[in-house]
Amino acid sequence: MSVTIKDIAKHAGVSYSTVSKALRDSPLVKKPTKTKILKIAEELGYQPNVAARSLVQKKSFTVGVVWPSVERVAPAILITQINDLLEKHSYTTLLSINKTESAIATFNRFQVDAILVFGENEDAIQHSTIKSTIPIVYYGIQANSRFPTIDVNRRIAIKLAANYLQDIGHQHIAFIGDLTDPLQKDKLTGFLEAMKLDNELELPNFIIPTKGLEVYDGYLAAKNLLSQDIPVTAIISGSYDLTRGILRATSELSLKIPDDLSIISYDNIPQFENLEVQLTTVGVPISRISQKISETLLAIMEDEPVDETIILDPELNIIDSCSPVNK
Amino acid sequence: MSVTIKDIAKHAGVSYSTVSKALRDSPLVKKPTKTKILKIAEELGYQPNVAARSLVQKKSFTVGVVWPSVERVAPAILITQINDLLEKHSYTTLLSINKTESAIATFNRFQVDAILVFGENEDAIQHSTIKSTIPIVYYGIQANSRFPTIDVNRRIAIKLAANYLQDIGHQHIAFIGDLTDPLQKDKLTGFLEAMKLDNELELPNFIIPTKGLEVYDGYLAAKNLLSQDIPVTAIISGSYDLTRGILRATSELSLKIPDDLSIISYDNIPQFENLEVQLTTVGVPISRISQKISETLLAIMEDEPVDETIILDPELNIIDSCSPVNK
DNA sequence: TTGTAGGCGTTATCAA
DNA sequence: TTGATAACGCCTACAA
Repeated sequence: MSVTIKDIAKHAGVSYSTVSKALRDSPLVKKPTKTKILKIAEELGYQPNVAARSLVQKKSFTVGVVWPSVERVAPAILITQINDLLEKHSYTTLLSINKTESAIATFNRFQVDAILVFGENEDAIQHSTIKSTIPIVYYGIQANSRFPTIDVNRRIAIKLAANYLQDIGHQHIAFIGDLTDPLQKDKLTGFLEAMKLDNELELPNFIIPTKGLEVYDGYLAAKNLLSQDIPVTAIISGSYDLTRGILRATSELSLKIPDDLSIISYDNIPQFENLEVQLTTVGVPISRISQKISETLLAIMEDEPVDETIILDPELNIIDSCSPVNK
Repeated sequence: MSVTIKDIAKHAGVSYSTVSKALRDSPLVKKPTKTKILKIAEELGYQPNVAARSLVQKKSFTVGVVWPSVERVAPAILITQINDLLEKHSYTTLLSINKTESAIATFNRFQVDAILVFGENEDAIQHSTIKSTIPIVYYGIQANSRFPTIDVNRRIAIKLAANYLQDIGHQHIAFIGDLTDPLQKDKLTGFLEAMKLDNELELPNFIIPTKGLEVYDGYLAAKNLLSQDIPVTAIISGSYDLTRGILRATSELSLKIPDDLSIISYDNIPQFENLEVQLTTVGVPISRISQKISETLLAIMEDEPVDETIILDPELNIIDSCSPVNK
């Protein structure tokens, strides 16, 4: 049985409503009374009961996060940052690893103040039929017109990268990515646009599909590409892990970056700084994504107006991993 | 504003206590009334308010999981299985990615029915000073005598592996693991016991410390070991990821498993079946761990007695990845 | 078989 | 500056 404000009241010899005020640091309580109450609360190990509080306040100061794919690494950094940002506004985050639909139901029963859904883990639900009294914010999927969505413009990102390479003179640019992944597919589209191509078949030698998104997949693709006799001068990589594989391949083949080969990698994470080679990257910095998500969540919880769709524009983060080419 | 039982009561033309009973499927309500109420509840999209319910029932049917390291892959499978098992008993799990101490505080405020702490992510807290009215179950750490702990006997696991290799004639057995990790250290102890050694310095060539627990660390260690002129006939690996790296190294060096080299890997996960090579493994099957954890959680929530410390014994899962050696 | 009333721990409103 | 009291949504005796 846990400690309640009534217990504290008894110990302090005051009424429990005074205790309540004291704990909320109300100016309506005298200093000495307050100090005394706080001390007793501390001694007794008092923890306010969220259930009771949210019942009367109709607020739980909690954000529910739908997280059906615990295995994924990339969003992990995001969620950590979001958690920290929300904490500063005294909100707590709670994750559910259940399927999107039942996770949302759970959070509705818990009366959290907002729900964040990571679209990257599509368990193929009709987002339009989702029932939720509680506002939802989506990341990485344009699913539901009722609720705001935050996403990254991956197409533009890769287009930016390819255009930049073209600007400094590159003509033989390869793209490495997993074309079975819809998000990666977006990136390919950007690549094709920049290269003025209609589809990937027009340039088979320079568009290298991988079997997955792991480091080793990138390694295989790069090894395959670079050991053939194709005059490639630059590579655009679809993700951080693929890039790590590509770098392993170039190092095995003793290729110097950027002298022998230019590389630009898609991604949003700061880990690139730990890589052997400093690379030019393109994408929305993860801190901006988490910032935007937190802002949106906070706004929606305070009943402030929020944009329906927020597409974050990527940036090119140029480091000397690309060298100009003279034809 | 969400739907309450009173709303349902109005629509159904009955009192709200009848609705409450109907929803809980009480035998005190007539079939037709029940059906009608259930139908209306469904239509209105009624979701019971956990806050209100747990206030009166003093139960939330929720287990809080302390999960400070979202990045880790191995425990992810565990938590998924535990979640599924608990769900069968109509419990929900909620994860917190905050630091252990504040996560426990949060769950206390939320009045969850039990807390599960994964010891693998040590953020160096004094577990003995943890204040929690709610029962805690620890996994992977023997931290606190007040609460039950479930753990795997890693030392015995590796000892089992080494002894088995010795039994089939191996004498030159190497151990690859990250010796800075306390859990890995346990494994080394088992190795040393089996090899009848006092410390790792007695056999430096056969004890290969890695810099971390990633695939690449295993790769480097194995490459380093195997390209020297050391007559090693068998390797024991400290984890799944390290093993993947080791396999990459052996494949690069065109070593055949088990003809040229025997390998036994520590771990508890079923992923091994997806590997290029079927390996002999040693550890507690992950399903047994999640089973035991769920059982313990359920027992402790029903106020049934539970053992204080539960050390699970590992098993050797012999596949033909080891071949006998004749001296 | 249904309805009424009291209470769970908290906050908020009013009265003292 | 404090204390009493009514909610919040739900469950459960007990009364009708």
